[in-house]
Amino acid sequence: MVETTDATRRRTRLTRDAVLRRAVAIADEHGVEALTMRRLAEELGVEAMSLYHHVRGKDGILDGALELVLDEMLDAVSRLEPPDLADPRDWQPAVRARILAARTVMLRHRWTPQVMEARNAMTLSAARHVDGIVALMRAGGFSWDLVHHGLHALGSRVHGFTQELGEPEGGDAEAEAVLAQIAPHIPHLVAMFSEVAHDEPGSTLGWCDDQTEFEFGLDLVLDGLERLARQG
Amino acid sequence: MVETTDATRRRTRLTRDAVLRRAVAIADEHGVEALTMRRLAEELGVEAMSLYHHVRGKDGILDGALELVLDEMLDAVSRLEPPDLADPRDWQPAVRARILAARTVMLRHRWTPQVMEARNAMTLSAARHVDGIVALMRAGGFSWDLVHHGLHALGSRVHGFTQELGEPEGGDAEAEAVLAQIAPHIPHLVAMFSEVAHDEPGSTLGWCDDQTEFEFGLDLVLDGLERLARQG
DNA sequence: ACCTGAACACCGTTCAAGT
DNA sequence: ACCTGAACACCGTTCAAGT
Repeated sequence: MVETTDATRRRTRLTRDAVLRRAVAIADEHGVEALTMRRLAEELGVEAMSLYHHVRGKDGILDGALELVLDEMLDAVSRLEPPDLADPRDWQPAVRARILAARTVMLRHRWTPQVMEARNAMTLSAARHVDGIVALMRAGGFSWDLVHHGLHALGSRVHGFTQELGEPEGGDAEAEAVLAQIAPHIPHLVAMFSEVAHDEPGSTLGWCDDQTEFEFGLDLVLDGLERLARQG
Repeated sequence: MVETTDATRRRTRLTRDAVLRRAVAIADEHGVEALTMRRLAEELGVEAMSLYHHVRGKDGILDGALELVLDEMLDAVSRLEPPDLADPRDWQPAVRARILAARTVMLRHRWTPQVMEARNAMTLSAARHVDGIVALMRAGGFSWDLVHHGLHALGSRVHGFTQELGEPEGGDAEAEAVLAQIAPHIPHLVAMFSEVAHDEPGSTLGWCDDQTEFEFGLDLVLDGLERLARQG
């Protein structure tokens, strides 16, 4: 207990794992842009240059932090109870459950999409997560070709997120003014926004990627794949 | 002609548009990470601080460069010949054509996904592009609710790109070694890769988002939406 | 082997000064 | 009004030096 405070941290020897865990914590709380070598070192009660003995620079830290999240993701998915797969169609709810489980982890580390896009990290955990989905698709009667296309169609959705459109954020006065100015040029969008109350409480991610919409898009893809698997 | 060379550029007064065009050119050729205030200024034959008179800092340059690309995108989409829309189903090929047109522009500026994710820029051109798609969906008999869900399901695809999974890149010796090491743990993925020759010549984007796969995913979503529009 | 201080080469940006 | 030089506060990283 006393061991974990900043002041006493210096006593315990620095380890790669401790460095990466701190990195994840900083990114979780303050965003990746706040994750600098100097700050990370300071929070660990050490000089910035000491980090280089445990990690290969800033890139190593980003990769390592991402790896930790992906490990957590695989772990969460692995805890799901194994599906029956009696019927060929059972692949679909099973894949759905895995992806939604992955998403819950992602939501605890919202910086991961940014980092995953920047560095296309291929970690063991990520590969095993995808491998499990491939296995389920095969059990569902997918051809290898359909499995391949299916993974591409899912894209980053397998990791629980989607690249969303930038929509005007509510509350910001300046953004409101900009919207009012361009409104005459986008009548259909304005009509849509006035019809659907978009500021639902279920919104979970900053860029308007809320749970409902994520599941809608996910199911659209899964349903389409199921249809193709049966017909081909 | 002589006017446009670097040496003589100093004579013509610097304009916001000239700054932004140079910024796009640098990002196109060398990536956004190469787009620094000092380099941009140097290429324009000016000091870095002069840029601040035409643009509000680095953020203003990124926003402005993105705006230029989105203008180009709207322009390309606008040049498509207007669809018939005699049959309710005609919305689908029309939307498809617009999205693929947007994609051709995106492919000329491959840094846009990165930048669009980082700063959720809502420009007039982007909004008008989406507005046109909304109009087509409505002509196709979509409820406002389905339009809304549909936009979310498409996500960044409306702008011609998708967040893809990081797949092992061929050629890299180190990456090959890593793959060989984890292969025993991902038997289904390995089987898939051995079945589908993935290194097709049609690959257009770095992160394995090639034209064929983009269109597969796009059509899966569009077909699913069409089905929902008819039944509801 | 592990940690450190000083330094280097870069950033974006501020500010007072030029014309 | 537009442009500039010097400076500031930050980066990630190298390197020689400590223990």
